[in-house]
Amino acid sequence: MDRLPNSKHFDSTFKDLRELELFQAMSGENFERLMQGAYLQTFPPQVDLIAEGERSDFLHIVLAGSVELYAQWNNRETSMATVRPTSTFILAATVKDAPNLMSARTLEKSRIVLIPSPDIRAVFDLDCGFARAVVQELAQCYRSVIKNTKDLKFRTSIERLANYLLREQKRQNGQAQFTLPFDKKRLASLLAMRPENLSRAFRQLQDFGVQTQGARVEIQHQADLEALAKPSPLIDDPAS
Amino acid sequence: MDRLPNSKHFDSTFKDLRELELFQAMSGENFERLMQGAYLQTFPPQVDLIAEGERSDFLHIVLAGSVELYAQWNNRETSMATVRPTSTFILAATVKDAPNLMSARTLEKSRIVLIPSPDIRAVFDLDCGFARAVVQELAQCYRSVIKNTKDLKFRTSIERLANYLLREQKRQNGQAQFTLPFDKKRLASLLAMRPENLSRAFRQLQDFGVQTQGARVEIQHQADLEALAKPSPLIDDPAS
DNA sequence: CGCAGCCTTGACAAATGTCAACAAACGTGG
DNA sequence: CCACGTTTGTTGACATTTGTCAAGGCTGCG
Repeated sequence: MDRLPNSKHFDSTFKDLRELELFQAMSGENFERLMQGAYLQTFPPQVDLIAEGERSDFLHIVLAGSVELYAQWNNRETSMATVRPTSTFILAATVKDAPNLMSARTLEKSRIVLIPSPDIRAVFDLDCGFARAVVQELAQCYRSVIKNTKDLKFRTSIERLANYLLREQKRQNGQAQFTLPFDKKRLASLLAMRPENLSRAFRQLQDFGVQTQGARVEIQHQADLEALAKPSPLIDDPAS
Repeated sequence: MDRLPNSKHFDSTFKDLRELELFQAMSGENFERLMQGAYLQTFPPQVDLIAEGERSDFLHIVLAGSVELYAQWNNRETSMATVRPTSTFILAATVKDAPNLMSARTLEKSRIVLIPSPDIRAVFDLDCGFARAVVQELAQCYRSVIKNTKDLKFRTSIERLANYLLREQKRQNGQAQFTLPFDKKRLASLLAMRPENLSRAFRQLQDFGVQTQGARVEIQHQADLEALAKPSPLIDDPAS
């Protein structure tokens, strides 16, 4: 269990957590209880946190950094999603006490809170406010995955890339220039492409006013890119 | 509102509903309240129940028959899932009071209960047992969609078909012979294929001991098909 | 009947995957 | 700081998969 933390002191992160939607409606008493069993730890990049198929011993909450959810089958691996502060992962597996459907690893140095799954389930049975908050969180996750499925089934790889760029641009305050948050290799996997195809797709997007060098992206002709991407709120709006 | 029902009498279906996991932990009083505003109606096949982008006025529960969830983008349509008795759809949109991400239509003659979304949200705020049950239901839905995403990203169309056949065989008691529950056109859409490709895929599967005529399927060499499909519990187990 | 929709088949086009080679970027240890 | 090896990214050539279009057969139904 070397991935278990040694520091149990929370200080200010305590408050950050308390302000999470997931914990806001919860009674102070129950929050205390969760925090008592919880661990806070900082992980270096590329650390495996959980593995597909394992039971989930802890609910994970990303406070800083970022975490990749990925899956494997038949000697292949695919990136499923990126988790950023401040949100949880493997919540569904935790509340169902079922095996994880995905693995998780840190992408960058990350601060992560681990709350023992039995504690979550216990408080979940006691605290209605918490139960309701879990519903909101799960509904959000569900809808995200549905949108992702529509992206996959409707769009070609170039369209997926174009829409990804538009979403990422929006997520980073909407400037014409921004930088990709991770490797192109990982991006390719996230978009269900091979790295080779991603390269070629970026090249094709030059005709639509997208310039790249390294991780730096510039959208020079917003309208052209949007005409290609045809983004839809029912697929691309993160909020929904 | 011509899709609104005229019969509000429930008789025995009342009990069926009460036995649903979603309603079991709920207080009798709150269950009554939900039922008072609820409608029960039988729809013919091919009736549109809800449309993508609309607000969800009702939580829907399929008591008999079957319902297709589908989505549209850019003049294309894709089948997302099939809902069978006894379960709900658009639960996530209902609890979030958000637009539906999918449309729904009956595949066969279907008996469906409609419960006004505001009632659901009101009782959800009152009844902890219900809130917890909603969590379980949503967690289940979430995990299903994740599995579907893995199916899409990892597998070729023939592998998807092979695994679909194995799952469908299991769902219908596991005999070597069974019948497809709907058109091949719809099946193609569900599996992210064109009808033409589905035809060809079925033909290729003959080499692996799959015989078809019309909707009738016979798996003659189970082992061969499984060797091709390489099913995984983390993708193909409906329970999980 | 005869029409309409579904299914199948063939020929072809487009998209995507694979393999190989090489260049660029990165990290590590000297 | 450099040299080195490893990884990532790019490019080209090619194979495979998937999509598209057109035609024809089959089936169910008025």
